[in-house]
Amino acid sequence: MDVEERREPTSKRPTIEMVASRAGVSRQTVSNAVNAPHRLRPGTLAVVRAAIDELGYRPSQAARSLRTQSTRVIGCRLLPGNYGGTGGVLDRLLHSLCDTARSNGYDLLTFSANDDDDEIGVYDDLLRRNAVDGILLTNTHHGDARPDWLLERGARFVAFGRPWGRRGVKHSWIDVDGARGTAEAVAHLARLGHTRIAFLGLPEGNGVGDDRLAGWQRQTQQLRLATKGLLGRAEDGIASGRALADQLLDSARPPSALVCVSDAMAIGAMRAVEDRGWRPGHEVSVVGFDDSPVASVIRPGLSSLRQPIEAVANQLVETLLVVLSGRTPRPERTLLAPRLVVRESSGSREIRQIGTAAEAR
Amino acid sequence: MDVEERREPTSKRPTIEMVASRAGVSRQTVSNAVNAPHRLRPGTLAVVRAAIDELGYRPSQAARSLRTQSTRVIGCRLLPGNYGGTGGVLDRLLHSLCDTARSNGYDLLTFSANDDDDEIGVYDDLLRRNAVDGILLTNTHHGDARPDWLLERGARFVAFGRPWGRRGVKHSWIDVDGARGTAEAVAHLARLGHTRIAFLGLPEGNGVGDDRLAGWQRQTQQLRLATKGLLGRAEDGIASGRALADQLLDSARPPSALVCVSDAMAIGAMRAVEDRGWRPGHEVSVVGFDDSPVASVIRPGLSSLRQPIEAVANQLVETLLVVLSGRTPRPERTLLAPRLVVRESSGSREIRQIGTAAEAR
DNA sequence: CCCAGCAATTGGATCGTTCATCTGAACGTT
DNA sequence: AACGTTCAGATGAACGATCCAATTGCTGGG
Repeated sequence: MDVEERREPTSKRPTIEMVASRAGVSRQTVSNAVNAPHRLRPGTLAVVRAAIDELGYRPSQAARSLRTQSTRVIGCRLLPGNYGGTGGVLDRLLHSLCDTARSNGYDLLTFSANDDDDEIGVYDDLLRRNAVDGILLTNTHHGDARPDWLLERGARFVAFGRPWGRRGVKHSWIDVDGARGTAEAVAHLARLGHTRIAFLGLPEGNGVGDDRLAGWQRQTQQLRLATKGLLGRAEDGIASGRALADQLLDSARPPSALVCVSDAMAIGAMRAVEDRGWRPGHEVSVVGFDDSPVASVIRPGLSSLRQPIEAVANQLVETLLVVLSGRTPRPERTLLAPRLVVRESSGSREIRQIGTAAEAR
Repeated sequence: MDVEERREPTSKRPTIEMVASRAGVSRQTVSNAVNAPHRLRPGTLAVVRAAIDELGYRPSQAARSLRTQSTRVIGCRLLPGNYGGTGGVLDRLLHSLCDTARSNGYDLLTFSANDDDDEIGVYDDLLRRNAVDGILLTNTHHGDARPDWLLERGARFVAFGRPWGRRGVKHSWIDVDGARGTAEAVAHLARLGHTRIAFLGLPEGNGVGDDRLAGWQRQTQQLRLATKGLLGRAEDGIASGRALADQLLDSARPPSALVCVSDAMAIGAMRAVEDRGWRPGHEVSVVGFDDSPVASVIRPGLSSLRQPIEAVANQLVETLLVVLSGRTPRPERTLLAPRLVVRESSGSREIRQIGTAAEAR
């Protein structure tokens, strides 16, 4: 049986015709064996399948695409990594996307772009060339031009991220419930005994930032905790986090815990705490968002809200497949919950009133 | 002129035939206008191009692939991110690959795999379906089955990483000169006054590890520095780095500087230093490898060897294009130099003989 | 024995492009 | 004027699959 594995050196890729003649049937029967096995009698199916295996036949993607007008390829922009700060989320996403796509018979085509206009340019190219069936949109934001452009063009897509500030949205999206995450962080800190829990957020108008802020507001209100003078806003980054935390900790009635809109902010906040000779998780607790790789590497470890990226990826692909199938009754909206990963920066320990302690010096 | 941008709702993607009839020429002339403009008279070329622009025509990828038997797609495995530790290198690579590929008219198809066998399975699929023209291989290692498999199959590929432990290699590769990097690190530390410079490496047999080790050996020898008892080996990771550093620092004649095979190791080493109440960059200097995002975020900042990933990506794609063009005289080998990024973990400062200091206690 | 009815199978047309080949005109040479 | 050469452009034939309508084979009823 050592002939089976040996392929004739002269022969190129096997075509459907070669399989057909080997199995003693017609092209179409082979095609059916691959695409609609139920149409064949069990006997013929077995024969055809044997021929397929012997020749190692796989339908040519190009021929198939040309005929069916579908490529079985999904396009996805590679976000410009904010690796200076946190990073890591998009890698997990990409991995999971590949897995889910592949197990559904799709390939993932990635590309990078410098900004949204650039990205639209790539979409234009991909769609015109019929190089992808659908698109996964990431990093939606206020005033995002991309969804409208795609809709107008009649492109099939699903977004990771809500259509911030829009009504009557016509496309499906999946997102992580940031508010729920920060609310959980507040609850966690409150259970540890904190009563003055601050929030380090982004400038107003940032969808993600406002969402995460809302969770803090909601939960502090529900627990009847103070919020006045406990909100700071700035652009994302370690430096901003440090500056905001400095400001809050220097105030008359400083917080004893800081919930941060991102890990970068949180790392900055931890530095501000350390600058005062305090230890995050003792005198002041800090919680970040995204559970980036850095969070588990720095010392003390940073408690952070981990997005269920694998689930997001599954949902994205599966929803896109529904959209691609054409029969979408109406846009689907999915919100998934993040999970708090507790580390030393907010570990349980005796609480110390830093405000009074500072005064006591 | 508002007609120009309006596309008839009934019309599908424009085909070459539509462009041809609009321009009053034949299919082939349009094809030539796109693929071999020099064959057309300037006048006709202008007319055809006008028609192309008006209709927004782009050749169908599928039809083109079917006819030319080439997809203009490059496949690349998404490495299982070791994000727990360092990560980040592959993201930069991926971004650059996308950019370079796209500017050369190619698309990048990514996929993930659990292990090499799995990866070969995907290659098999992609090649059988004719879904990619070529492949970029990453993370080569000793006893790697993938290159041979690809060669036997006649697939076109280029590797990022040397074919460790092989002779008479038949494929092109690009790699970063790890030895040169660690040699530079040793030279850097020696300039700062260090005389006992240790190396934290990987178990023997790991290509990357042995390469980086070789640079340390070479440079210490050239500078006539001690090496005896200054080499530690273990699996990669923060814990190993810490353990190895502990061992070295506890020895009778401890090193005052640690060159590490990876940032994860280096971070572990920094912890060992801190555990002793010392500060990395003062009592003991530490240098890592890869300049992962973490290196710039932790405090003190970790000096690290940064791989020229963008250049690697360019080289990879360009070399693959040469391979794809078919006229490859012989395999190309390219070694690029890493660059030392100096941060506080090895900043210039007064040297203190930690050996004698310890004895003096 | 014949034929309707149904399922299994077949062959031609087609997707949109490029390749190979051909036509005809322009041009220069003898 | 006859000839060969070059060049712009046109035509038919692929590439390898699937769609569609037609055909074959089989079963069972009259």
